[in-house]
Amino acid sequence: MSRHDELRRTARDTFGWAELRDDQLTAMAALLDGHDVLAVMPTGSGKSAIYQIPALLMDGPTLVVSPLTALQRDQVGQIEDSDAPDAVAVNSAQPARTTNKAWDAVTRGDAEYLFLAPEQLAKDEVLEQLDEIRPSLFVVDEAHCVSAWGHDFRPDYLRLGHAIERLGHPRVLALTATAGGPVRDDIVEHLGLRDPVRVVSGFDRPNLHLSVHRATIEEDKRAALLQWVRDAEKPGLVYAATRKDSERYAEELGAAAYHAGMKAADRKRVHEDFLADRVDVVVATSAFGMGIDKPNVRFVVHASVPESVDSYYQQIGRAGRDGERADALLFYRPEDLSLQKFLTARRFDDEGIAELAESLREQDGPASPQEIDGEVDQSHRRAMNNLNLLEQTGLVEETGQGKFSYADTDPEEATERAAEVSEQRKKLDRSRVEVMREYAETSACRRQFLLGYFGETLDEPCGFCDTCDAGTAAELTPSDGEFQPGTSVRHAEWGTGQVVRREAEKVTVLFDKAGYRSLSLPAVREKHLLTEE
DNA sequence: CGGTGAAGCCTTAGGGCTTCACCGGTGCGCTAAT
Repeated sequence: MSRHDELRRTARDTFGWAELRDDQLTAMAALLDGHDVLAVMPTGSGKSAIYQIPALLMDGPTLVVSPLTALQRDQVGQIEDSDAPDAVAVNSAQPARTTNKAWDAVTRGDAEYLFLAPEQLAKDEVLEQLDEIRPSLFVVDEAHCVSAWGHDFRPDYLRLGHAIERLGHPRVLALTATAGGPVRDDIVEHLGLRDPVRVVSGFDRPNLHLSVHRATIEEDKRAALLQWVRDAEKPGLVYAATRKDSERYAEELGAAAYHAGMKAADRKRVHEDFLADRVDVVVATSAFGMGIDKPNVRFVVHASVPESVDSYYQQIGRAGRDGERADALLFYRPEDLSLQKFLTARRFDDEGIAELAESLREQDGPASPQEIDGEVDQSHRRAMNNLNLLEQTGLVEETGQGKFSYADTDPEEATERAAEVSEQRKKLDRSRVEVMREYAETSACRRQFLLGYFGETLDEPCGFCDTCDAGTAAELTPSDGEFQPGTSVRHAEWGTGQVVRREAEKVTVLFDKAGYRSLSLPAVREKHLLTEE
């Protein structure tokens, strides 16, 4: 039986899925052939099938790293509803007895799928358990979290690559719905994927109408948003930048607020009420969304810009999953960008780095992250962020066995080099906010903009966004073939990079070191700012 | 870092202006108190 037939049969017999799409089959077959895989495909396209099916055709259990315990619960439940072998989870939200039973089930081979959060893999005893179990497939679900959270909020995401090596590098599958170029590279680099097969399927959501409402005065923006939402067909979702704002808008709209400062029970209720159509509008911060797979969301409105096109695209992607028309509308004030710049600007912890470097130097031989964590007077998050930075300077070596040693360098020099790594990251983050500004301010086709950001080309303006409606999009389509997306270029100050976007009189380049930069073409031509490599 | 909004000022009541403190997101795991 051919590989594809085998996969199709398992899909049908075990999970009751009649069809598998070509991109799903490609990714699954690559795994069975022994490759690491990075799969970027839209939500609702059966992403989890990509590991659930091959898992059954491979010896050994499957480890699934998932960011939210609630998500883990859903996934375990979904597998239990099928004829597939059992799934279990290990996390702090459940009683120790349940966790013990879960380990036993996986060890005995009664459970095929084991779900856990990346933080679990920071624990030596968990790694020891996993060493015995020998998973054959290591899945990182919602893999954009590696890049979005690994650099500060949840540093254990950046450390998954070490766990993978420690387990003898089983086949790795990274899954996500949204990832632009740098995010994909981040995932591949930090998970240590080996020559991965990249399966990237269509980003276009042609039924989403894209538009931006620009305002100069805060009060005008609020009023326009409230009016628009009141008149709109429901259900819908409003994203606000702050908790306070989400509550205020919710109050004014008679809608439900949702943010991480609310009690767990209240959050759960809003989530469930929205899914069950008992609440027709939710005003949320970025906390809301993962695991929301609701077909009939008619709009996703942003009261304020998010911090990147990646986030924006992911959030609007929750609209119109049923294929019917839905609206993605951004209420934009340039002033709102500064909040995102603040939120993404992590400050460099020179004291913490120095303490960590010093402590590593004083260790007798290599130490595990858990041991290192215990040695310094820093929170887990802080210590791991600093260790991540130190590792990126190349001064910390992994010795195998999940231990780390510190090349004999002056802690002061280590701090300086870590500061450079941190600064470069900051530049990229800031430039990502700037790209969001460009999306909001462009008069060119918004869909061409979004798709271009994810490396897809749309030859003609889409005809289904506000700039197309207004007729400006067509005018900005370049009439020459210079600096096509994908072209490698060099800039005297910013070094090498790749063109990601081209408008009639403007070119945007993603520089390896300086992040995204937009240049005016007349200036580029006159001063010869860019040379093709 | 930079926007917001309350308080204070000026001047002679009603509002307009400046100043300045304050605040701004995302989850896990664990422990201690109840």
